[in-house]
Amino acid sequence: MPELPEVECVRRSLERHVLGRRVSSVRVTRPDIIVGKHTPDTLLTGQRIAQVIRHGKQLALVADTGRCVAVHLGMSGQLCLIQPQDQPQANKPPKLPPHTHVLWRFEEGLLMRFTDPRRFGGLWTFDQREDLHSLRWARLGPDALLITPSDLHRRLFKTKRPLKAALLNQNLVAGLGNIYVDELLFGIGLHPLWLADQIDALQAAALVRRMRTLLSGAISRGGSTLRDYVDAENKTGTQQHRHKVYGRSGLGCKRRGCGAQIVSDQVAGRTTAWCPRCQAQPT
DNA sequence: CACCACCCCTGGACGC
DNA sequence: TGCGTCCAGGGGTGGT
Repeated sequence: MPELPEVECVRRSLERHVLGRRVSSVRVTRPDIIVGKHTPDTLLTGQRIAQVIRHGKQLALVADTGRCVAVHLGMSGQLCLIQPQDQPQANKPPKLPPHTHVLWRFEEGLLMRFTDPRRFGGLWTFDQREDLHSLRWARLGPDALLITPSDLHRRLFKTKRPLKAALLNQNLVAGLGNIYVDELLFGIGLHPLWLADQIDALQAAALVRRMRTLLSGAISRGGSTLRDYVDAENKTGTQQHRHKVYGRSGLGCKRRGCGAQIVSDQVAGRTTAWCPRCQAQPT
């Protein structure tokens, strides 16, 4: 379940190996996970990787030609590298995990695979970088690490939905998923059922502060590995050990001196966990 | 436009 | 052991 921190860890680990590298060939075994033209060209064959960028939970490989491939990992997607020394023999692909839909080969034998069992993720191809922004990323809200307090406040004020639902909406702010929204709301002591338009400027500022420390801390710990998340170098994260409410329903609140039982319920169609004592109920 | 229910899909957990 | 059932989750779509 990659959210912003996990996607950023994938981006960084990918960048370390593919930046400046030329794609020598691409093999597609499941064309239906690709949106847009998919030819060797649009999948960057013969082109060098100029940038690996991220907005919210989405990644994109930008080639020196300006073409780009946006990658959305969805629930179970992985973008993983396979080093030449880990391949049984050159020019012969090693044993690939099931549900590997696309395989890129770089010069000097490095491989990159896109694997996604549940297929909630996918790839989008664009002829130019501007198209990625105008056709796909433009509708996303500001990145959760970059949004300003006043912008968040303005955006929350425009909706009457529960805070939980508003923060999950990628068009409002991009990058938060179920885990980090629950952790964020615990962190600032607000119940998920507060209505977004009741959040004042001070609370919006607290949200932004907490969002930044939570997400950047999670990035520095390699993200949260719950089931199968790993970065492009196959490394797991450790942030899951720090979760205070997510996945802790029925357990004691970790805040010093609290110990109340964490509760959970459906909010905005998502399982939502919170501490009934630490998180102020809406009035 | 805003919001909501519903659907997509698979593997893991759990019950019998 | 093996089978069935339920559930998780992001986001797109179509209905209200």
